[in-house]
Amino acid sequence: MTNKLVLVDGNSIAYRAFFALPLLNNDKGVYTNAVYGFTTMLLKVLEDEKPTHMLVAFDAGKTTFRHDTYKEYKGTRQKTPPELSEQLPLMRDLLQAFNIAFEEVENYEADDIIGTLAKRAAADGWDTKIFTGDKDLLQLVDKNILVSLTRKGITNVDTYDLAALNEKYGLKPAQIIDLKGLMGDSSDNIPGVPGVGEKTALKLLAAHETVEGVYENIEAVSGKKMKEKLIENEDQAYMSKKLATILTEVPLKTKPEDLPLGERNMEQLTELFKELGFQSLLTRIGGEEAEETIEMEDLEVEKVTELTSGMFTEESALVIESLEDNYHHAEIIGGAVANDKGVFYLTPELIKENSTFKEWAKDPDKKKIVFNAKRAVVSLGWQDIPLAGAAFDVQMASYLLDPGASSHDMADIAIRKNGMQVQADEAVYGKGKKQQVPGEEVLSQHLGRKAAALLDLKKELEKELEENKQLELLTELEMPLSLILGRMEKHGVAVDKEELRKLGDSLTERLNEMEAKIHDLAGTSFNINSPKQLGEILFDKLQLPVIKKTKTGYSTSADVLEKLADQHEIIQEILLYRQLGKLNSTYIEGLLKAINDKTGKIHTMFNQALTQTGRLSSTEPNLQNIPIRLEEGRKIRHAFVPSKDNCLILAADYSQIELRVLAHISQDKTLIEAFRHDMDIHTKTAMDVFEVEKEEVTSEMRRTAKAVNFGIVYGISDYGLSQSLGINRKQAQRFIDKYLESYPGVRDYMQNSIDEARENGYVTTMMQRRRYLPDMTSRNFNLRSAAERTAMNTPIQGTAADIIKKAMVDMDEALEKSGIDAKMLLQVHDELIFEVQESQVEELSKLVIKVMEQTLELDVPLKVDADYGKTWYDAK
DNA sequence: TAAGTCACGC
DNA sequence: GACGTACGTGACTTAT
Repeated sequence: MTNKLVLVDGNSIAYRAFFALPLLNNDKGVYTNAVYGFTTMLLKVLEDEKPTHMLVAFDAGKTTFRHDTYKEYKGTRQKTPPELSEQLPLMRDLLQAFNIAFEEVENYEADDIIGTLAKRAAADGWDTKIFTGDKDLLQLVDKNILVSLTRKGITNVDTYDLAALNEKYGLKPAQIIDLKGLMGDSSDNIPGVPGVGEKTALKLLAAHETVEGVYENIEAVSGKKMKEKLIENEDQAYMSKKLATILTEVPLKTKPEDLPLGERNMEQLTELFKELGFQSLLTRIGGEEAEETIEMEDLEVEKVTELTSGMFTEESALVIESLEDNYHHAEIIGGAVANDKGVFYLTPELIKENSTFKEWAKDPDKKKIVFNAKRAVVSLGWQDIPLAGAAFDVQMASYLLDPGASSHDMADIAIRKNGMQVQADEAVYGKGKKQQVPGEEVLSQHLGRKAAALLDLKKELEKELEENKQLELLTELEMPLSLILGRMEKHGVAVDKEELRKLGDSLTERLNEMEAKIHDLAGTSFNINSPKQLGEILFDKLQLPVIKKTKTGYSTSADVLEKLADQHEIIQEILLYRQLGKLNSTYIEGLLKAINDKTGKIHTMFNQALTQTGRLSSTEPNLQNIPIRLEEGRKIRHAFVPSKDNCLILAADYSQIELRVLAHISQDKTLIEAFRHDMDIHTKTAMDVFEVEKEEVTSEMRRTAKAVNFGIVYGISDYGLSQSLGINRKQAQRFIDKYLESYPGVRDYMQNSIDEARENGYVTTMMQRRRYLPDMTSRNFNLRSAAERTAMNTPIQGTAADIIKKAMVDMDEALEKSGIDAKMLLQVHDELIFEVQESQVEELSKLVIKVMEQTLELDVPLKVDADYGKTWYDAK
């Protein structure tokens, strides 16, 4: 077997990791982001490459032999941030524990060590692979030397061999130094020839091979200016080339065969990982299975067979356990109650049949502390066991305190909040196919612990909510809403199966015809749904121009295909095929599969503790993304029908709720006036941005204004806006600037949001929903910019979410009082869907509009449109 | 089983 | 000058 040597440019990777990752630190305040990134990269390399030999090279001191040639070498480079330099020793500790060799040599850079060893290994016929973030190293590429450059993040790399290098730059490895000689390198302060950039340099090298070649043929260089520049800077070009040249003859004692990859020192490694707080990596390196299960002493859990009312006090924690994700058909495997009388395990039989338990469960005055109230209520509901008095939902509390927390699992919350420790469900039940119910001993212990932990956590989380002024958000909004959502889910939405099948049949027929036509146009049969195969057909076989690549190959996304539409007849067909295929598989087949056998209806699950903005999400199936934009898809809505005879579907939606919220929060005079006069907001924006009168607004202007408003509402970047409008980034930025000039109140609001986020670390909505933005202080421009846009956007989107949630709570009560025979079925972010007796539809319509519009008073009116019909399609 | 790509909604 | 760009869910393919 050939030996395989992996060489890593330690400093380069550390830099990359440091800037790519947020500034993490461990519990002792030591920064760990660079070490973390470096470690994940090492693990990936070890796993993917399985090297026999390995070395990580580091730069030594400040000066190297290159400084003898050019004092200013690396002169412009900023001092290594102390947050990074303090991590470098940790990386050495880590390498020691991994038993991977590392080396630094006075006067030389890591590059030179790598170059020397790579050449030596190659001479012995070894395979070598180099990992770095520095393109300079490409000069080392050879028959058996590959160079992997980090792409995005740290674990993603592009690997170059001779062919790849030629494809990308049209250069041989040795020409990389000529390239640098001509174009220079600002990061190393290598001057090159002023006025020559990558494009020019590549052109020159294509014609004349090397720097020397360029000067030998200097008369052949076109352009007077260019020729002058070259002649003027000849010495500098040669010097730059020399600076960029990696030395492959460093006087090293180390030979490749001295670098065998040793055995990991697991003890050292786990200790180090623990110290650094790399929990996730601990599991990844294995050997720590036993340690992963938290050491816990046994908790006293009573396995009761008879229940007495004395076991149930005024306030108890209640756990109702089921394994299936989908609680609409989940089997209850057990439960537990914890209070000052003790901790009691409940068998499924007790839960379902014991009258003492059921009496207590349905008594709203007996307060229950629960984890995911909706799940407990609905899964019990399907067994006809009413549950009331769910007063405090620990999961919801955790979500409201920090929606961005890494997870809202019981075990994780318990760790975060220092409550009684609980095993992870996955550790107890297993996952995937291996999931199973454990014996009663284990189960009662696990559930008992959960219940006991709930008591702990409630106290802690309630205190934190109080401090954040978020207790009302929990008790008055989210908790009542969770019960309403639970009822909506359990009630379900009726669908017309025949209608779905009919739509499906016609789609299938069309898809078959289209498939044949596409194969015919392509001249061969292939899987249209495979981006890989499709890419090969379009870009290799049909030779269409490549617009964009993904990391696995050609991009075939809709925006790419649209650009190719006039090049080949096949493109339109593919786009339509995709669209119809999506309808068929996701919506027709997906919805048919989601129909509940017993009820014949669809029961979605709203996740109320997931999104970062406070919106709901919907799963199994997702009923918040039923097509509407294109008529073909909109037809799906024909299948959503009332569940009783003589009923209608009514849909009520907020008009421009986010922009109205923006007007209110920002107090922008123009925007407020516009909404008070109920103007068409996109036309108004067009008037302001293009500085024209209403009559002069063209449909194109309105379309642009609409996209700008869309961008403001969703917090997209200049890039995002440029993509949606098909313009360049500069133009997009101009629109944004013009918008902010027109609405100075909005501009101030945006700035204030950013300031607030930077100061507090979080932003809030009108109802005290929070979102933490740790990246506000990131040195990484992208992360920071994204955080800034989020700071501007989340109060708007989040407040809109608050408002509709409150409207749902109000509406539930209003419906109850009104005596109207109607049911709330769905919420789709800014709209509510009902089914209602035909005779009462007008009454409901008036009520819904009133309740939704008046749920919260802003400085601009909230506007609601309502419509109804025999199906969801007709309620438009 | 996980990752990547694509497409639907607001 | 590069970076990689609103929030979600689900279907499908492909590699492991």
